[in-house]
Formats: sequence, C-alpha cells, structure tokens
Amino acid sequence: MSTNTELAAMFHTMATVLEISGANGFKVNANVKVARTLEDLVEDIATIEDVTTIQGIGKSSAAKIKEYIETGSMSGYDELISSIPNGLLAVMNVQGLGPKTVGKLWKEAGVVDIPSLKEAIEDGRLELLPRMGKKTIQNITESLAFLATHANRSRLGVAMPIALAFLEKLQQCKGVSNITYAGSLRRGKETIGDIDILASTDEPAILIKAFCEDKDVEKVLAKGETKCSIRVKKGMQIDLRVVDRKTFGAALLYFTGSKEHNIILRERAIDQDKKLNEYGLFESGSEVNDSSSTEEEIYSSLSLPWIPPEIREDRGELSCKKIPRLVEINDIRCDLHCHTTASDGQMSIQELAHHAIERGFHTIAVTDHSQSQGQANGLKADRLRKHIDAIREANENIEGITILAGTEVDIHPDGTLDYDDDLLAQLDIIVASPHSALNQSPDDATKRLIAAIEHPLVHIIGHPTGRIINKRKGLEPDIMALVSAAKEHSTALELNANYYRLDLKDTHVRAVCEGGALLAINTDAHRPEDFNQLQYGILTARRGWATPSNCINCLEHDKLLAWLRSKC
DNA sequence: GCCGTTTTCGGCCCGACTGTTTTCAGTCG
Repeated sequence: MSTNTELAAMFHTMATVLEISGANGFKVNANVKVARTLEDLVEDIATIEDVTTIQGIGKSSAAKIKEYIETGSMSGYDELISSIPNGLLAVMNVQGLGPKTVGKLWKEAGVVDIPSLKEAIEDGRLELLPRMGKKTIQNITESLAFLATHANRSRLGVAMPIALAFLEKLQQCKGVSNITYAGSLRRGKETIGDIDILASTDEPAILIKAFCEDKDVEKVLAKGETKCSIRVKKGMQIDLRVVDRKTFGAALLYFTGSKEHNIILRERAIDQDKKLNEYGLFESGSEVNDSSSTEEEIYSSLSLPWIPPEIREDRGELSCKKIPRLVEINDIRCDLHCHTTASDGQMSIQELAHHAIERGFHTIAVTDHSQSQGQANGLKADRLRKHIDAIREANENIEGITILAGTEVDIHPDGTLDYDDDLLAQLDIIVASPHSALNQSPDDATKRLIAAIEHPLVHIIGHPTGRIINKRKGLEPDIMALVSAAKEHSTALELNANYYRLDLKDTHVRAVCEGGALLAINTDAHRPEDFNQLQYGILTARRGWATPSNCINCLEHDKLLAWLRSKC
C-alpha cells in the first residue's frame, strides 16, 4: 500500500473513532477531508515539502503526516484507536446505524463488534435501550444480513444498465415530464454506492407506486411523498426523488453532487447573500426563487460557468479560470487495443473491422496477446508473423477503415518485452501491458513500466497498473515518474475503458494530461459488445479533465499514423 | 481541525424520512 493510501485510511479511521466518541462534527469532517485529499493525491505525499500548502491540510494534520513518514507511526493515533473497541468500526458500516447509535450500543449494551451486535439482538439486550423499538431492531437485522452478502459499492458498468432499465420503465408512467439519473452515476465514478433517480411528474403517486412495486424490487427501504428508496434484486439501492418541474434544475444540481462540490456552491451562495438548496437559489430571507429551472442558470447566478458533472468533486473546478472542453465519446476516432480469435477474443479480424466501421472509426488496431499469455492463447512468434499477414490482407480488402497490425505484448516483471525487437519492428502499433507479477513493489513496478515506456518501439502502455476494481489492487508505480518518462519518449499511457479496469484511474488521467503526456482511451474489446465500454472510459477521462488534444484516439487518420511512425 | 479580499477567532450546507414519542433525534445523501 502506498503511503498516501495508508495515511488516508488512518485519517478515515480517526474520523470514525472521533465521531463515535462524540467529538465536534467539524473536527470529524476535517479529518475526513484530509483522508479524501490524500486519496486523490497522485504525488507521493512524502515528496511534498510543505503539505500545508494543500487545501484542507492544516498544521495539525501536517505534523501527523510528517511524523508518520519519518517514523512509521503517528503519536496519538494508537491511543485514539484503542479508545474504542476495534470491531466497532465495522458496526458503523451497518446501514441505519450512525455514530450516536453505535456509541450507545457500545456503552449501554456492550456491543463491541458485528458478532456481539448479533448476540445483543438475539438475547434481547437491544430492546432495553431507549429509542430502540421492534422496527428499528428489525431494520438492523436486515442490514446485517445485507452487509454479509454484498460489497459496498458496485462497479460503474453494473450500475449504469440497472439505472437505464429503471429509467426506461419509469418514463412510461403517466405524467412524467422529466426523469434522469443523478448522483455518483452521473458523475461517472468508478464505483457506485446507490443509484439516484430524479423525476418531475404531474402524477407523483403513480410514479412512486410503479417504482416501489416494480418486479425487480426486493425491499422498499423508505417511502414518502417525494422520496423513496428501494433495494433491487441485484443488490443495489435506488433512491427516487420526485420534484416540481420548475425546480428540476436545482434538484439535479443538488442530487448530482458531489457533496463537497455542493457545500462550496452553498457557501458561495451565502457569500452573495443567497441561499441554495434543492428547490432553487433564493435571495436571503425571500421565498422567491432566483433562477433555478436549469443547472446552467444556477451556476450563472453564482457567477460560474456550467461545470460538467464528472468534475464536480471539489478538485479545483470552482476556482478554475476556464473549464476545459472535456473529451466526448464522439471525439474518439479509433480504438488501438482490441483482440481477435487469434488469441482470446471472439471476433475475427473482419468482424472487428466491421464493428469499428459501424462506430465511425477511421482506424482499428488488432493487438492480440503475446506468447507468455498461454491461458489467453497468446501468439508465439511464428503465429504472430502469419497473423500480421492476415491483418495486412484484411486491410487491403476492407474499405473504409485502416486496420493496424499490432500486439499487446507482455511487459515482463523486469521490464523486458515478450517478443524480440526484430519481430516487434514489423508491427504498426505496439501496446505493452503488465499481466503478471502485479504485486511487485512500487519501486520495481516503476522501473518495469518506465523500461517499457522508454522502449523505442512501444506506442502505448496498456492498463498500466493491472488493477481490477473491487478485486485486485494492481501495481502502484510512481505515476508522476511514469508521466514524465512518457512525455519524454512520446509514449501514450492507456486509460483502459473496461469497467472492471478503468486503468488508469481518474486522478492518474489528470496527472497524465497536466504533465503533458499522451493519453490513449481503448476498450480492449474481446467481444462486439465490449465497444460499448468506451462510455465508461470517456466518463473516467472526463473525471481526469482530459480534452481531445490530450488523447491520441482523437487524432485524425493521417496524424495518428504519423505519430505511430515516429516511433522506430 | 481548518480557514481568512469582513483573518488568528468564530463559524463551518440543508432538508426528507423513520421510528419513537407527542416534539424530535438520528441517519442519510
């Protein structure tokens, strides 16, 4: 684990312990903010001379961070953590249980962890506590069962189809004038906690009934006149919020978040003697809506440009002089990392080419696995030579697209490649990716990837960390060092659009773009439907503030080929 | 704990829903 990640986890833990202990809420929030800042930070915190220059990190936290970097421990941390039972932190993950209740469960019912919470429910101890009725205990029991069987957050590509399916059904309801998804899904986060749906309708009761009684609903968690929550059979929670048509824009802004972005907007409103909530922007003390029918109008009233949802994360978007024109799906003109039946793909070269033509691409790269990838039917040298011939022939015979002969060559743990240079030199495009030894040390990973970046024949580093979201951490290279080397050698770093990967991730993408290196957004398609994954890559790229000029997939045909040939 | 073009102290976003209690605390987003 990187120092940033370790420290972030410690600050999160401190915040939770403080919260259970009943500490000042603002102090709790300050610790959460430090944790979040550390999570977003791409540079190794240890390399930053004065961390108080980072917004949100003050003297106190800076001293703790410094001490941890220098000594490997943090004074006060162990004492704080040991002030509550270790297992109590897990109890905080139970839906419906917050710091006040968890503190009460501990002090008044002897609950110290999940098992003892279950015991306290079974032996009736919980019922003896004030404000702990049958219904509350039933809800806790159900939350415990849910927690035991489900991961906390779903991958973006899991949540999106569920949301779209619900939208399609709900917009059929009588009276619905506006319906969309908001929340972290609209912001395109790599994982989604729950799906937020926002609607305006003349017939709220009909919509709410349809929502709560849908065949995919497993449990109705809350049901009011304007707000309902359900859990669907696939395990995700969906919140529906019904608002007046006139306030849809304000509500969309509010429910898109992020929370941190909203807080700054509200503070900005207060500075202007106004009040912002989900119903609109109001002059102070007035019930008269300033202007709130669209998001654009609200931002404008706050003297701000409209900010794309993907960057509403309090990562500088509200102090930025000019919001760049972020990359869009229609800017993408080619896919430079795809597989065929030659290795582990399901499409022939011809099928791949036809799907690419359908998408309006001018170029498609055939990049099957290299020889070390036995389980993926990776190509030995002689098979690759024949494959190159087949690709060249297809390129001759198929009109309307350029088909590039390429490879996704393994980067060995020591940084060498899985084919000889002589063979690589025969190809049009070389994507080099790590597939093995994905738990090597950050130093080794950095050396390994930089060796590949510096290789004169390599065009793109594929899924640089090898992570699998919610499953595998992957490599933790020094991203700033990679970016610097990538810029120097004109090697692109990939944002693999597959929603299991999204590798590089959003903050890494931003480092690539700000560092002046090239970004490649590829689907790594193995099946025709994989081309649809591009949407997730685009969302992630936008979260990383990527513009078309950062991205080689946005180049016109001749410029792309010129860049490819510039490597020799 | 953090912050400051009202600066070193005083303030820090806002509202819906639930369950339990009868006027509201706690949780969630």
